[in-house]
Amino acid sequence: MVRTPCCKEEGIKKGAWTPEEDQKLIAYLQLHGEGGWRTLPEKAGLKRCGKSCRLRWANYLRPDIKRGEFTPEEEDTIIKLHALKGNKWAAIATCLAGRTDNEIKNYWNTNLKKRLKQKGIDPTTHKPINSTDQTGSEPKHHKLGSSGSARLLNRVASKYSVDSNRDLLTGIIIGNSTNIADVSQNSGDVDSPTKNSTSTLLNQMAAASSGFISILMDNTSTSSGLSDNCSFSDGFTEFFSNEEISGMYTNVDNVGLMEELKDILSYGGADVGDIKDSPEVNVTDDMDFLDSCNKEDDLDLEKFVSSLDSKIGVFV
DNA sequence: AAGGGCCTCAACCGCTATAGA
DNA sequence: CTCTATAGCGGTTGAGGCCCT
Repeated sequence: MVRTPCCKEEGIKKGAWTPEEDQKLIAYLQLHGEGGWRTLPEKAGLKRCGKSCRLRWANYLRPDIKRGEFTPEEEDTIIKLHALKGNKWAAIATCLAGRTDNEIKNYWNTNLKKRLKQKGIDPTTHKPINSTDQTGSEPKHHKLGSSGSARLLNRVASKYSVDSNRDLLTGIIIGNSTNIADVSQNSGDVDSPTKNSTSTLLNQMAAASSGFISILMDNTSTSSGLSDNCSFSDGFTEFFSNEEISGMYTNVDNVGLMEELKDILSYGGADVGDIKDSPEVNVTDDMDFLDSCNKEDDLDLEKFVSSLDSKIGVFV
């Protein structure tokens, strides 16, 4: 390997860390806390560059790191999140307590990627390897089944601080730890002054998504006006009978569902078969309406959502 | 037992984002 | 606005362990 070293100083050690070096680093960080990585090696008596120290700590020595085998639940979460986020290892790691981005990346490359291939699924696209590109172009008319309505949800999301709302959607979809109120409150970098009303709209739109991204608004007293426990799974039973839910699990595997949701999030591809029969509504005009909206049009959007709700017969 | 190939994963590299002067 | 330092990210590498012949 011929690459210029990240640390130009002479006498900088590279390669595997010794237990003695680990101890020095741990002792220093326990005393002084994290930060100041540039000057840390000298102060801690280590012949390493600051970057190397930071990585050693972040990926291996940090006390909250969970070691050992990945559980089936963790594997499932990684696959779902990868379908949504791609190779955003740091983002995926935030949803797996105690796991580092490096560890997840390695596990993906050495285990999960192969396993998906063996199942005949392309690990990059999460689509069946032999599946053909049906049309290569976006259909002219969207059908408002579960996917169509969810696409509308994404349109709204895309108009308002895309990244934070993708996190929001991910929270809805994963439905384990992230809740909407938290995402809404924590997305401090959102520059839109309409953050809360946007979230409300997203909840309405989500509820309109034939229940597949359904939200329980069971606690409107939270500061954001949203539920503390909004999740994909929680809202399920509000919209479907046990028989219907059973049917869905029979017909739709997790990977397929995530693929559908990935499509939604990227607006891409042809419609995957609708998960639940619902009145087919041509929403081309609705899409155009959304496209014509600007960020200040919350009021009109709310009217739009109401009309959408009445079209498909779902009320929030 | 030897050695060659394969696999895993800690560590590194280059790049980008961000903060502060 | 520009420059510099620092932090963080994703891609890649290679040492070392394991397995097979």
